[in-house]
Amino acid sequence: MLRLTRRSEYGLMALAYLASRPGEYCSVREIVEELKLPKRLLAEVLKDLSRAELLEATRGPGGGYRLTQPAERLALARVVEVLEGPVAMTDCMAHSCDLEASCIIQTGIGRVTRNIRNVLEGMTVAELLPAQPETPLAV
Amino acid sequence: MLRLTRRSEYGLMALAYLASRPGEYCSVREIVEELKLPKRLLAEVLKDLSRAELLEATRGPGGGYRLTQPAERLALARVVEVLEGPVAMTDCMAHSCDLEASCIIQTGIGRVTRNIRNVLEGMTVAELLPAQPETPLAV
DNA sequence: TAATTTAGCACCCAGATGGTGCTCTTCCAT
DNA sequence: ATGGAAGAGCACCATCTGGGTGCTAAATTA
Repeated sequence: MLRLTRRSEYGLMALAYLASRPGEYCSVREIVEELKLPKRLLAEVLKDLSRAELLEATRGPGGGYRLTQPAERLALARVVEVLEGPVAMTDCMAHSCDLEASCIIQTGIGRVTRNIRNVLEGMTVAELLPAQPETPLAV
Repeated sequence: MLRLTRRSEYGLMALAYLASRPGEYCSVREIVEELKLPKRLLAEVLKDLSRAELLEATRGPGGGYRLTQPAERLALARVVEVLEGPVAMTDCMAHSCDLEASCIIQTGIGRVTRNIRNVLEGMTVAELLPAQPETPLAV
């Protein structure tokens, strides 16, 4: 429906939060309380992000998640791909099409898809945070 | 899931088809046979498009649908809006948000949404068709 | 060893989406 | 005027995905 799933939405929120505390390990509990999101679900999402190595996790007291790389280098496209698969306007663009022959808009949709993907690749998690010039003095 | 619905997909295909026969009334049956799409569903979609006045319909023998305006002036965004509601990355962007307070990526998502919308507003149905320089000599 | 925190698995529910059947109405052509 | 063609409306169903939860295991630190 041309919408991000909640997984992506929550994931982006959490990543943005983590971006605002560079270096620190933040527990799911903390993030959830801060952002008011459903705990189990966010946990699920963070796990996926960590499996994809966008985050790293530490267990035990004082543990939690943190970014594996500066938010300025983390493209939104990457996040969405991890959380909901390839960025594409239609399934045929993501995998393959059984209508190829009769599909007259194949190339056109291809172009749209590419443009959308560019938008998502051109923006980073760092840019999600409200005005905050280049992270003045952080890690 | 950041995908067009099939309704949009089929709708765009049909519009592109109609764009390739400017002026002519094409019946649902004809379109369906040509593009190999599910009849009832496509009919449903075309009805919606005609209700939104992107198409005009004529009944009876020789009837069918045709574009109400040149395809060069019909933005993809318009079609998607008719078929699946406002173009927005999240529901909060389309309507309103109950997390506003704790949502730290509001402005950021707003920017993404605007960019995506621009992509869809910048492309027309005419551009969906494969290379075809400005419709040489048609209506 | 106890407490904290992530990881893995299995499951449920609701709503959106894709798809179909049937009947009614409109309208053209003869 | 009349019959057939074609769109419109309505009601319905099946399936899939997505949101959300519970419980237990494994890891880590104090």
